[in-house]
Amino acid sequence: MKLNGFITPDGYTSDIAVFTITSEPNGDHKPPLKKLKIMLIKRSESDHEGNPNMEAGKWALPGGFVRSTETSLQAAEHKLEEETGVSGLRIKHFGTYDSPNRDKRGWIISNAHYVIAKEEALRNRKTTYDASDIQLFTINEAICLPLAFDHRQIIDDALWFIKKDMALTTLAQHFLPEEFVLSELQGVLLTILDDSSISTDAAFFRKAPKLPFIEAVTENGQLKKSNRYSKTPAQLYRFTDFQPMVSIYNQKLKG
Amino acid sequence: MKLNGFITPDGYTSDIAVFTITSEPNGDHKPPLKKLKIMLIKRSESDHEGNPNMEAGKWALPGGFVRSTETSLQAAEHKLEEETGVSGLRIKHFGTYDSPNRDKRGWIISNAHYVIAKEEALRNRKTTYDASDIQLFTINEAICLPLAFDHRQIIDDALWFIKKDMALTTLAQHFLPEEFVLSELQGVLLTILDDSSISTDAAFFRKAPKLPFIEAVTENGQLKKSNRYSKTPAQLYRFTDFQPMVSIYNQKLKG
DNA sequence: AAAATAGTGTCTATGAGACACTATAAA
DNA sequence: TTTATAGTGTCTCATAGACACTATTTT
Repeated sequence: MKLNGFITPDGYTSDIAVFTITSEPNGDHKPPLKKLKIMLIKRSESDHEGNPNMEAGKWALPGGFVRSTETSLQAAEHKLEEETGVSGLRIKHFGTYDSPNRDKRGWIISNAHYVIAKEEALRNRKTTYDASDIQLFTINEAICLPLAFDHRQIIDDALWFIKKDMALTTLAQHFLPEEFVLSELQGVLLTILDDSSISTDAAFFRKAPKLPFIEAVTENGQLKKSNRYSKTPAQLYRFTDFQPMVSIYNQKLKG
Repeated sequence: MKLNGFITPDGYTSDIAVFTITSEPNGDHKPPLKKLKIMLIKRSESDHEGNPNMEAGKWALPGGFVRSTETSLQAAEHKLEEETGVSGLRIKHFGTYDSPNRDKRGWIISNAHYVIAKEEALRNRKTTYDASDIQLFTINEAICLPLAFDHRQIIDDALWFIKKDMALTTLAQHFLPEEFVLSELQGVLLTILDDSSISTDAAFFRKAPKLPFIEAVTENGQLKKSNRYSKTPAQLYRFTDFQPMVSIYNQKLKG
């Protein structure tokens, strides 16, 4: 269809960068090792009609064409559910990729999203007709793989957004159980942020309980504790509804 | 064109929210009154071929269809140049609007951008065949106008992004001359941010010179001053290349 | 001299950062 | 008793915020 003499795009797609933080047990009464990972699919050799697939065999972000009855965000939601069985997560749009030559099939526009999934949610992931394999990779592994289209760029950008959001919003809560212990929060933050006030135990354990967006959990008027990662019972915390807002005009000054 | 059986969009457009801060003289040796404004166009009754225009007579963001040889960002750049004669500004993409029913003509996807223009750059703005009028409005004025399509929502979102960027990036420099006086910076910040550490003179004048991303201007080894807004000569400053990064895990704590 | 902007001096309270210390429970 | 995590005590230095004060120039 041409409107006002302008050529219309040949396709409108939605891609999703699915991140998770895996926890490897590190011995009893010790905090687990946490690593940021991204879920990628291996593109099938042929599609469900048997036609050879574009960029077959390469690894790619899950995603697909947007229907004309939905937004790209809605498409991202149901694609994610189709491909991983996961739903109900907060998907975030972070960019549009519309370079005319990014896809050899024509002028295909992609909206990129990211989402934080709990590790358990991805455990029962399944391949579909589009994907011959589906796996979690650390970021270092992912950028060494042969990636389809401009997905290398999209992953780079997604990482930048996730870092920004981890520093500026309460994004960390989506990587954590509802009630968590300070060392868990610290572990999540350190997979993405590099800051001495987080990595130094004394500083972090002193400051974190006073952050305006988390609160101690109580039960029957008692402070609720857990020793899931330590011999000493540790206080449980949860995020509050408070939305913090910071400003560069209110930060540390130069010497 | 249909690809893999999916319907393709009927149009791909690019809209631009053009912001400026106007300065009204407020008497000699006084800082001018500054106000945040947005530039809107009034949609013509008919297009350049004489056909009646959709949403005619309503106010709208400047923009238009993206060519198949360009990205929506490039489209935003040349649309802005066509409609205001302004080029070389840093345009920023902030959102995609692709709700199937946002435009009665069909499934038309819009990418939304914002840009900060200097007041002078918009002074020689001109109407085109698309626009019967083009004017600057304060935000309060703009949201009371009859606006085309979902542009009310886009303007709301743009405002939120500009506030965020003003607080978190050195965006303020695009509203200022290269060399500025502290009261000018304060005036710009106060059009968008509401913070006592900015509005309180003593606090702001003490802290601002030490911010890591601005530096005092010198000339022939002397501190360079200006009395454009005051009887007392005031120190001139400029932004440095430093990119500040703040974090909510490093902010003020609760009592 | 008066008025207006542009700062500075000084005080107090709070927080950051470093380092040593205590507390708790399992093995 | 040893060990590992989870904190706290205390010190020093830097900064935020408030308020009064000084400095510079025009009228």
